[in-house]
Amino acid sequence: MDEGGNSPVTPAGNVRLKDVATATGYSVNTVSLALRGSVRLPRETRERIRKVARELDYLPNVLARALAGSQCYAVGLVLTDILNPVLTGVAQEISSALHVSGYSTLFATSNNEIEREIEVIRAFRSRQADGILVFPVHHQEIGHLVEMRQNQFAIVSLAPVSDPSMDCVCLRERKGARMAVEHLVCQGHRDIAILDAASPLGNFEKRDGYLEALQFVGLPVRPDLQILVRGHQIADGRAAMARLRKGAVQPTAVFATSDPIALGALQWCRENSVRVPEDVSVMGFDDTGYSRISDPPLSTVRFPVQGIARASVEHLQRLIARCGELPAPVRIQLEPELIVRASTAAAGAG
Amino acid sequence: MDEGGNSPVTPAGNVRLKDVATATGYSVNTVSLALRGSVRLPRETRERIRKVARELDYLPNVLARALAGSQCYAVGLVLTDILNPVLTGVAQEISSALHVSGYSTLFATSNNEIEREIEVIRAFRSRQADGILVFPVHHQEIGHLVEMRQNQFAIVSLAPVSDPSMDCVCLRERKGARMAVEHLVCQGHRDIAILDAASPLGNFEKRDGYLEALQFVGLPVRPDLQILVRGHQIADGRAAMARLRKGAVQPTAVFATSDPIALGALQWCRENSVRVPEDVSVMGFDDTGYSRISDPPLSTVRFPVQGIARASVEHLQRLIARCGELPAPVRIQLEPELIVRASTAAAGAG
DNA sequence: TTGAAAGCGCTACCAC
DNA sequence: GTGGTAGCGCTTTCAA
Repeated sequence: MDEGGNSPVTPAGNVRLKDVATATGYSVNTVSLALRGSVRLPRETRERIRKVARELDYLPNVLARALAGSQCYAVGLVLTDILNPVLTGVAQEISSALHVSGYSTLFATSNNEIEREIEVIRAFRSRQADGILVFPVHHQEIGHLVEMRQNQFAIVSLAPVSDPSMDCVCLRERKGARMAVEHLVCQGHRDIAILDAASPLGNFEKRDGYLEALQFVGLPVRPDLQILVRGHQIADGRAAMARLRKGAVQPTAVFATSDPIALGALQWCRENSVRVPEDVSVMGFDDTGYSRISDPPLSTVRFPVQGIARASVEHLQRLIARCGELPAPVRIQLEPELIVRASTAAAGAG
Repeated sequence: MDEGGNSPVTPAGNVRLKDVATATGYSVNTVSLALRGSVRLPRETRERIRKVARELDYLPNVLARALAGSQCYAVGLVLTDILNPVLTGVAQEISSALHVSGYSTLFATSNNEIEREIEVIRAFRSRQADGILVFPVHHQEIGHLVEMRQNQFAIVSLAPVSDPSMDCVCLRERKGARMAVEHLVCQGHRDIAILDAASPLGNFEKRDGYLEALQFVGLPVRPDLQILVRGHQIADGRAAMARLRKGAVQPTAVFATSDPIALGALQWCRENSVRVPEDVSVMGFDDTGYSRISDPPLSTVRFPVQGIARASVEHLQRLIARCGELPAPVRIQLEPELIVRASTAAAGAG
């Protein structure tokens, strides 16, 4: 039985279990067991088979394995916007964590469009992903996600969603926003604006935190100080700031729902000779790398990138392991952290 | 034959071709053809089958399809570093373009580690990816990539690699670097430093462009003005600038091989009361969103994110379509564009 | 300790 | 036009 030693195997890595079998003289079955390290085989047999497999550069066909077995060892990750450094940071950590556990990451962005979100999730399911991690476009209209979860599909949201029947691992956004605004209040600010890029996307946590903070200290809520921002780019923040300053009352402090928006506001101020923080204080949200080096460095709320990534992967794997009946949904919330830098100061300090 | 109308199908989307077949009374074969829009079937049959499939919420099992057919409709994308906005921008565009063509994106980062790169590429192959797009860690040591290409695997590099037997779609980095340095030379600078985060990773294009520009105008090349930078973060640029300024000669201009490095240099200058561009001019590379709003706004070289993404996807699909013999490798190079902002000025202007 | 056979969901080939 | 049948590469019974 010395046939197959150096048979004309396809050049590419198309070596199959069967090729290893003929090369070793064992059956496909035994080879499969050996490669997966079954203890049912004598150590010697196992080693011999593995050696040959290595020499042949055998690469398992994960697709076939997934089809035959139950798992596919792939997890889908849906981002809303890949240009947001926070999201990419999370993506980085998640894909690393998954890789370590032997999982591949299927990746897609929804571009903040709900139809796209539905589409890419379908694609993931079609590809038999074992589970899905998603930053949902909307935090309220998540019927399609809830339905999957109810059908025992392992899916966890990375943002706080309203429906309690979804698992989610997220930052306490409302609390973070509240902390940011309270920080401004403590500095003596009374006219505090919000540059809100979240509400237009159906995410009201940050706005609610803003309102809560104002109401808590009895400050009036003024609609003209709430600017709705479309988009999460720096340019959007700049435009929003311009719009705010065109209004009748000039706030002494501005809370932006994300760092890029805040950086845009900073840019507008510089271009228009409005001093920060002397004339106006600016707060961001997320603490991306750039907020540390802006001029002035941005006060913000830290988004725990690594914490969210690790906890979400861990929880998702817990769900995946429970093949069949999923446990009751849980909400794992991480605490925000206030980062005070130089873009905020006491009101009237200028 | 009215069985199966509302059979107890698994709650999740586990409806199979067979289920649609029993529900319609046709064979699996016919259903498969209908769903793929075969013209061999009468329109009416096709419509009826499709309608039932839609009602049953049938989702094709892409894995099974890939196993039976030849393609798997997935492409692997390897980034070196997901925190680099240029790379994520490219990733965004690529995954969108692939999605439009019906491809899924498998995603991974090499973290600038060659072993990791090899590992994730193996994982992609194991998952039967139809092709791979890769920002290689090294631009020279790419034996593992060349070998795949020679084995007729569709793979294209998104960075200029030395070996001509690889397909690559990339920016003319050397030329871009040369343009940047020539811009400084034209402003009258003679002592021009380079903050080089590329060479330590084995990528010498930008350094070569820098040297070329100096030599072209007969300027001396001084080793003490070439700072090797480890990492691509802002903090790394800041540290590099500090190191540069500790040297004996103070350059009047600095060329950083990426924007974050340049932004770090800017930060150091601000912290140490070195005026930009009066005391020192600073050039970046890539033109990320943040370079537009830094203080001062950064002069840089534009990386054509969309162009690279589209051209690479297009070329990769060309390779994939050529199942079997791949055409001769080509190198598609995109032109750099100089972006002059306020961080560079004439030498001695201060 | 090892092997044969069935089957995962789908496509492809060849009948009818 | 439509339906068997075989087979993709693997895992999982069950036998020997």
